[in-house]
Amino acid sequence: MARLPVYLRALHGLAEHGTATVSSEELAAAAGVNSAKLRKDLSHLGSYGTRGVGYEVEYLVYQISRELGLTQDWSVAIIGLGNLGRALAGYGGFASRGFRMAALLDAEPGIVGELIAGLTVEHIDKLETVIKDNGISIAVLAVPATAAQAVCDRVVASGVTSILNFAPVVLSVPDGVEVRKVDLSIELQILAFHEQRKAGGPSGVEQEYLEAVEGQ
Amino acid sequence: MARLPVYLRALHGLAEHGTATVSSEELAAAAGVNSAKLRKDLSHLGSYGTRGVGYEVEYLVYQISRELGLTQDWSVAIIGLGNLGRALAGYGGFASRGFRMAALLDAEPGIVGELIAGLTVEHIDKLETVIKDNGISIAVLAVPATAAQAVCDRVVASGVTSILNFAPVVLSVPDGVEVRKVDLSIELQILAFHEQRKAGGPSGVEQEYLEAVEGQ
DNA sequence: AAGCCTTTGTGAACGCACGCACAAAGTCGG
DNA sequence: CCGACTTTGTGCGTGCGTTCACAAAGGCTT
Ligand SMILES: NC(=O)c1ccc[n+]([C@@H]2O[C@H](COP(=O)([O-])OP(=O)(O)OC[C@H]3O[C@@H](n4cnc5c(N)ncnc54)[C@H](O)[C@@H]3O)[C@@H](O)[C@H]2O)c1
Ligand SMILES: NC(=O)c1ccc[n+]([C@@H]2O[C@H](COP(=O)([O-])OP(=O)(O)OC[C@H]3O[C@@H](n4cnc5c(N)ncnc54)[C@H](O)[C@@H]3O)[C@@H](O)[C@H]2O)c1
Repeated sequence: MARLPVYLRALHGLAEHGTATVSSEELAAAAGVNSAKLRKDLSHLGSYGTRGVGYEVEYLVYQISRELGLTQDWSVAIIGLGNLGRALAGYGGFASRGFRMAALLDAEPGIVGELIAGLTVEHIDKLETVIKDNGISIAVLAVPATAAQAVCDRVVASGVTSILNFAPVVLSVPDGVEVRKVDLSIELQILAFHEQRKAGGPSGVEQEYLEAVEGQ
Repeated sequence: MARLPVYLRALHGLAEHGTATVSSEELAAAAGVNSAKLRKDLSHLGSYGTRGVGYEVEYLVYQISRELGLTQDWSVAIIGLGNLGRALAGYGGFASRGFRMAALLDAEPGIVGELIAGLTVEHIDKLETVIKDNGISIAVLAVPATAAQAVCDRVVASGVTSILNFAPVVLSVPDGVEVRKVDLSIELQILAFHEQRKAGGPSGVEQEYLEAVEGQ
């Protein structure tokens, strides 16, 4: 379930605070969800709570980590070291959650060979070798939209089955390959939508369109 | 609806390709959704299709843009000009979708005054003034997790009702304020979860926990 | 002009996730 | 040792979003 990472984050916060045990009500508040939903989610991993007391923080952290596959480290490759790729490569928050930035790849001659966050940028031509040699299982795509599908195809052909895509395109992949996309423009557009709603919503449908067309 | 931006993106692609008219089947494929869902979504904006033909691309682009509030420009402030904030500030894809980066704010003396993407970074102390003077309606938070809630509170107090948050914390805001969050660690964790599933899933529950505890 | 063909718009069934509410279970104080 | 209190785990009703399937509608061909 997609909420487990949120619970995990909340639990880490509690653990640092020295809390040993937590009720579903408290944890739900920290994670921003309904307490019944939280309990139901946790019950799917087995029954780790004590009635009348709550959940033991440390044990729950371990159970969720195990469920998410965070008891092992994952090797990640970043492809495309432009604005975004660099920001990701330099971010320390991944390593602390068990994600090791294992390889950086780009096509631009001026970028290949550069040292970023302690790693040398490799040429995209070496994709297959780099993935195999470093045991990469997750690829992060931070390349332009026009290159994304082609790069994706190569990554998949190299055996990677998990992709995090930042390019604003719908990637098509074979069954068994998991793609998650982060599209910041879409996030802003959704905010704009709500912002407009508050301001009264769209009005004068036909008029506005005609005016807009005439204005060209 | 959160899918409209995806449709819009697909339509822009078709328009650039010179396509004048598109069927729900084609557009659904381009957007990666079911065609019945697409038609139902579009029917909520009114009936803009022609039976036997499909939808006129240009008209549909206008209708969706209007629904999303993209017929007007929105002014955005980026708060926190570290790794991520810089990447966002330097990204050209926002301006082309009607989002104007209107102000950059940071607390670090070394960063305030710096020129990034044609804008001078202002001090966070001027938050209220900057927001009012530039007509900011959307704030992007790219500050450390520890500072996020405090900055959020100030932003909300300044009248902003739409926030895009990159910090890995659950922000609490008053009713009427829209928060969208982007947490890249969570995306990776979800990928890891599926990756692990493919590899056979978690096994040996008690044993693993005991081993892990003993190993400390 | 008429019939055929394509495609929309939507009624209805289905499934799923959410949340209420409560019984079972366990703790803690006396 | 017992009773009261707390909190979990879950059965169940509800509401929403998705999908199928089809009738209505419009264009196109002959
Ligand atoms: N920067 C942002 O804040 C932001 C925001 C939203 C979306 N995005 C999206 O993220 C992606 C990257 O954005 P960016 O700003 O870093 O772009 P960028 O142009 O700065 O960087 C792209 C990098 O990809 C490399 N590249 C191009 N083709 C390649 C190929 N075939 N193989 C390997 N590498 C290749 C380029 O050399 C460049 O270094 C884009 O798709 C963009 O639309 C970025
Ligand atoms: N960089 C990434 O790829 C990445 C990935 C996932 C999540 N994040 C999250 O995004 C946020 C920013 O990440 P980053 O890598 O850019 O961090 P960073 O440390 O590079 O930048 C943070 C910036 O915020 C500024 N800042 C600190 N306190 C402030 C305050 N009170 N008011 C205004 N500005 C303040 C700092 O001066 C700094 O410039 C963090 O919460 C991080 O967890 C980043």
